[in-house]
Amino acid sequence: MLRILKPPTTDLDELSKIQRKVAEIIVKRDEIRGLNTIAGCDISFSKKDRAYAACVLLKYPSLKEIDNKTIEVGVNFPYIPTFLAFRELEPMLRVTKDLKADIYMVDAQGLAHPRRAGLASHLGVVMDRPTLGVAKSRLCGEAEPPSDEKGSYSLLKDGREVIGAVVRTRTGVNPVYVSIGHKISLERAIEITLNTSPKYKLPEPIRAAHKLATKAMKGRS
DNA sequence: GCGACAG
DNA sequence: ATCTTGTCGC
Repeated sequence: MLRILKPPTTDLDELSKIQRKVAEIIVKRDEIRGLNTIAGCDISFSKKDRAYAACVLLKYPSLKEIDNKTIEVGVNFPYIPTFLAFRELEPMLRVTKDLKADIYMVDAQGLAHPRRAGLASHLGVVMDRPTLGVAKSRLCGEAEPPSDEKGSYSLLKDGREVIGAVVRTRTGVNPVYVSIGHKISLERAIEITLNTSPKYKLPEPIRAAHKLATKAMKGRS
């Protein structure tokens, strides 16, 4: 599994095989052991492949911040749609490692990926911890638009397979794309997404991590 | 061949 | 993701 961190190649066919292995390991059942804390992870990029990864630990369901961490890292792998994990997984693991949460929310897809192995799932499998993905836009799959009211959602499907949900976290605002990462059910992922979005489109864990990553980037450039 | 395409 | 000011709307 360390091959995910240090890919033996940059050949996309080989990396696809690694992702298929990750997909085989994903646990779609809810294995959360008491949900009292939730962490949000995000990364901001400045020039020259210099990145700032941030992780914020929040209490659940109060969403009060407990702790956070940011790191500066060099990134070599480029952004290639469907291969995001090979660019962002390592920084995310490093910033996430010291913050112990009952579940980690990632600003990316999880199961809702062509090979069923988005960044959120990679993180969960490598850490062997529950994760879910909440993305701002669609990577693959199709879904009916959910109704306008906050709380409504529709299933995201690839053919007949359900790979995630399109969730309205705020009335009248574009929905987010929710999918399981690891050791969680889609129903629970949707519930957590809604419970952590009291005011804005994006869930608080992701908003907090995004703000922190951006702040770290501006502060050191 | 053409369009789509997380961050 | 990042580059960037004002502006429309609740």
